[in-house]
Amino acid sequence: MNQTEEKILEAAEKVFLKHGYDGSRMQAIADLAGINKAMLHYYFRSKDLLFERIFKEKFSRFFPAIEETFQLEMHFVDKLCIFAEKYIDFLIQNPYLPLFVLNNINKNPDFSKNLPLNMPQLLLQSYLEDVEKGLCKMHQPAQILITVLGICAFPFLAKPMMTLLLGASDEDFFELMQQRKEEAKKQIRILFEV
Amino acid sequence: MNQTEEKILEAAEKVFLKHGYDGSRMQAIADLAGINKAMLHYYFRSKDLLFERIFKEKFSRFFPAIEETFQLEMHFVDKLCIFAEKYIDFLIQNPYLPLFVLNNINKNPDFSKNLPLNMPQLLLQSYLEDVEKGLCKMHQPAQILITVLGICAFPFLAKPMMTLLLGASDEDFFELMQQRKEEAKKQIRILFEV
DNA sequence: CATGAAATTAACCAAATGGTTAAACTACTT
DNA sequence: AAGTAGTTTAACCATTTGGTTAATTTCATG
Repeated sequence: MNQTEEKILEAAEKVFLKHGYDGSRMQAIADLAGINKAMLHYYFRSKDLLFERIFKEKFSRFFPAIEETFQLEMHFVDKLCIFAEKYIDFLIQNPYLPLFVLNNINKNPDFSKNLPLNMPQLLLQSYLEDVEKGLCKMHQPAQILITVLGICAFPFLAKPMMTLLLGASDEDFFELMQQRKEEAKKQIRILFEV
Repeated sequence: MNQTEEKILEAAEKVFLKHGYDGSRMQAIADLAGINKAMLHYYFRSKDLLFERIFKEKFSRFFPAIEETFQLEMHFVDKLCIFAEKYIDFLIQNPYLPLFVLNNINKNPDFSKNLPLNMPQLLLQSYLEDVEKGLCKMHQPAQILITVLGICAFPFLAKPMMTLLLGASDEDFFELMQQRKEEAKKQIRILFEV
């Protein structure tokens, strides 16, 4: 890919993730990329299209490589644990992502509706198999989904609030998230293992 | 309070909650309030001040009337359960609030830092009492806070995503949240009760 | 009714912002 | 060297937007 295009995408990602669509300025993206503002339009035509490009990529990453995990030969609860650990690790690298993605699904649900998404089926299927075999407690699948995603993603959505509430620094927070991986697995086992 | 002022505040609340600070237009607020745009400045001077007025009120409500609950004579876990039920009920009435508040803490942490906030102390105190008496499992207080708030608030932060993932309607979602109250209490007991 | 303060409006303003354009520069081909 | 297509830039444009102003309306009070 073109070097300029690459620089633009990097800059756009940073700016959009930090300030959201409405809070982002094309000039700010150009400045960060170290190029003329007209280049943005030359390569991506409009703010909307540039944003769409970034959002689609982020959206797809927010529902993480769950396929691999859920295709393993393994108990449902073990899959959940592996998922949780991987996912929290991923979010430690991408702490802004959840708030960014949720904001934009919220802002433009119709657009998001057309993006590919096969997470729930995989999870549901694995769950049903194990619940039949008596390996897993009965729950409403929707509640499982909410609970597991919440255990992993909520701390990152609430990061600024948590540092506020706890008087914690950024380092403290990331330390807490390292510990959260064990906490998450423990909670998942307690809640769902039979 | 002045009737016009009231109308402005109502309109501003709706617009800001839905579109955020950057996405909101003073003209949109004036239109919704059915008044001239200049009135907004007459009563509130600037967009910043009007927003601040709304945000402060919402911020204070996001950390809900926890004082009353936590001053009851009761086991820690029972307090958590009562809190969860009350809080989810409150969020059912105010589903947009969590995303709004978190966004703006994130955007302007320094401002939020100066707002009053005594939730963690109350919770911590009650927790320590019970853990000493052996009535409650050992946990890191920060993890308890994250977990309990997440159980309650995450579904609302993720509302648009959840309706997307589950193919659910708004009614379906609110039905799910009604059930969430029981689910939350069950989870809290399993996780924290000894 | 007259008066003066408060409330309200239409018109206006300056800055910011997404986007365009025409010229200039670069690099490759013949 | 000349031509050409792609790339980059400075200057510009139209619209939007937060905010102001001066004039008008409302309304309670003497």
